[in-house]
Amino acid sequence: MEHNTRMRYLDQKQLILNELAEAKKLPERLSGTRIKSETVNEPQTTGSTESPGTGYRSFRSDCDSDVSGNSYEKRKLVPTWTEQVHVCEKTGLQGPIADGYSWRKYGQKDIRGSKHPRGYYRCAHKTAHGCLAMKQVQRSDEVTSIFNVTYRGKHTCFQAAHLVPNKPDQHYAKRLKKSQATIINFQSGCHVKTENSGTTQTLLRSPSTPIPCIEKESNNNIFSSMVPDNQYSMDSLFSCPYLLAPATSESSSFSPCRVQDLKTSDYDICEHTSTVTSAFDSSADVYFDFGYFDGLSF
DNA sequence: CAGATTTGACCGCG
DNA sequence: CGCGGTCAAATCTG
Repeated sequence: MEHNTRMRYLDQKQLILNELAEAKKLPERLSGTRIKSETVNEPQTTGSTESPGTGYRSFRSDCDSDVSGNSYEKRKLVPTWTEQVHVCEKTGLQGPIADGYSWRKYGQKDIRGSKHPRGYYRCAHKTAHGCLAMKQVQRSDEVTSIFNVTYRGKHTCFQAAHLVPNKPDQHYAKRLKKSQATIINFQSGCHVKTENSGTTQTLLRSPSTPIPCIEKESNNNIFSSMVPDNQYSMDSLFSCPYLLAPATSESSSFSPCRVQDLKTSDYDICEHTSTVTSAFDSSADVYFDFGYFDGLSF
């Protein structure tokens, strides 16, 4: 794609995403996998959403020089909101739900009364940029295909300033390509349920374009390491041309290939991601039905 | 070997 | 004292 074309492309995309973000009051960038912005807890704080020093600091830390007073109270003041991410049970798609940011897992905890453990993530650039954004990911007990993602704090790292086109972290992209990433070729089964129309449409993608998807066995740990937490997971499912068509009952067919086989550049993948995402109504629910692949559920 | 994840231990709140 | 949240050493991965 030529530079000028790309720039127009990005500007247009930025515009659309801004509108969608405003419409949904999403505090952060939109992701095609986000199906619902459930709650937004914006405490009555000092006005600014967050600044270094107001975010959570370790209880145990003895060097909270910039956090005077009760750190726990401070933590409660950090903006918190929850999103629900729907992932088809059959997909077995593992790891932190894609939202365009790079996260680093720092803990996992079994929660009393919950069937599934809760994964704790913080911004991967916490050390380098002091970004205090964190999130918690927990699978819903009632609907196992739904993940409750609780965000705490906003990104103050460079990612926040480059949400779109949101070029993926090169390091993670490199890692992913070396990982056991697998591309599944789903010609059908990607459903977009729009709340407004109440109808279900099936996304048909170009048969020639493979879809990157993550495959990682991790002892049933749904919150395991699967990095990057960006377009390469769920968002990447949008990273190819689609055609909107009425839902059909076609059976899914899969033809796995390695991620290295991808001809589309990382950058283009991201662009497709946001573009396709923004093509839908802001209130659209997105579902994926991948079926099974080679004995492993996706 | 560097960086990421795992997991048991620890901490503070309620 | 139980629980949620975090730390950090051990382990894993590329």
